[in-house]
Amino acid sequence: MRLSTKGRYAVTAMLDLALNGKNGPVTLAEISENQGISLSYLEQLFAALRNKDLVRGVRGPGGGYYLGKSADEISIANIICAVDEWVEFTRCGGRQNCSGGARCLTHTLWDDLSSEIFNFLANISLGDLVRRNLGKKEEEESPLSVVGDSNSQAA
Amino acid sequence: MRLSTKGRYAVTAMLDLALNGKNGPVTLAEISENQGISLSYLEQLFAALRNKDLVRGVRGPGGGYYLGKSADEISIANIICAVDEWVEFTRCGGRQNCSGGARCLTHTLWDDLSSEIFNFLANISLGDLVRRNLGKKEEEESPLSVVGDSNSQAA
DNA sequence: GTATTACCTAGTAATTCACTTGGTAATTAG
DNA sequence: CTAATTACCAAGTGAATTACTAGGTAATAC
Repeated sequence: MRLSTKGRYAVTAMLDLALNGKNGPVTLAEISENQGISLSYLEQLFAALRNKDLVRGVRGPGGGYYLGKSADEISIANIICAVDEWVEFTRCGGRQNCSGGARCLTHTLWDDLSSEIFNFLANISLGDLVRRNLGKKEEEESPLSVVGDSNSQAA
Repeated sequence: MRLSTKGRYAVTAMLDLALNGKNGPVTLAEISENQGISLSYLEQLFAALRNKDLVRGVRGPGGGYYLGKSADEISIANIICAVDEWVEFTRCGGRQNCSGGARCLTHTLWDDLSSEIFNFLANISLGDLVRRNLGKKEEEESPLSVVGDSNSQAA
């Protein structure tokens, strides 16, 4: 597993899309403005996200991006793997050169941990994140503010 | 949260230490040999680990490293934070320049997710990892064989 | 004293990060 | 049809990070 600032940018952008894309596509220019990420970097990230069918682009005026599936079907692990390329952690290169003992054991331990982290992130969806936070907001403060309504919560 | 190959090296080395350090200190030369990590890179990692009291060095012949506390008191998050410096993810720089709406909301969402990942890793100790794997080994195969083949999951 | 170990500093090639520049292709509005 | 708008694409870049090498010093055991 790999979790870098690049993954954070991708998750942040996807969150923005999930929040603002409910009625119509969202342009990268908007996300760039909202989140303070350069447009061209977003283009690169979204190329990767598109390859994994996590987003769908529409060209021309009025175009932009939709989520490729429902927010509940997109896990955080999906997003991070799409942009971070999931470098397969050495795992002894097929057990050939692995000196038999301590090395392979720690590799196994690491692999186990690694898949636990992956499963953890695979069980959190974009939809979860959004709902969880909106719920919290409504508990903590007045339900009217900022996000309760159907349309643009960009404020 | 940040989870890079550097963190993996650190966790791997700490696992090696936990496994082999039960009777006497372990030298970095041994870990370097066992895990295929360069000696000098290990020195750098262990400098960071030592700063956080996760390991304790003993100089001179017969010296090496001990765990700084019991394996149960050392979490994976501790290790990763020690070497990866935990870059506090922008979080709007105190909410000044954060344009009030969507940006701050996604930052909050990310921060929540980030602390969830942290808590997850904070709840796994070195001791957990070792015990879990040894237990599994004993179930799956004969307790004698040091390290076998078996599982290759993790994707 | 000498060997062994931790401990420290500086440098480095390769890679990654986040971005800039400068395009092309599809679609809509006029 | 033309012009504007958007996605899409490719190449390059400075800065940072990675994993390592080289060359030390300091403490300790024998």
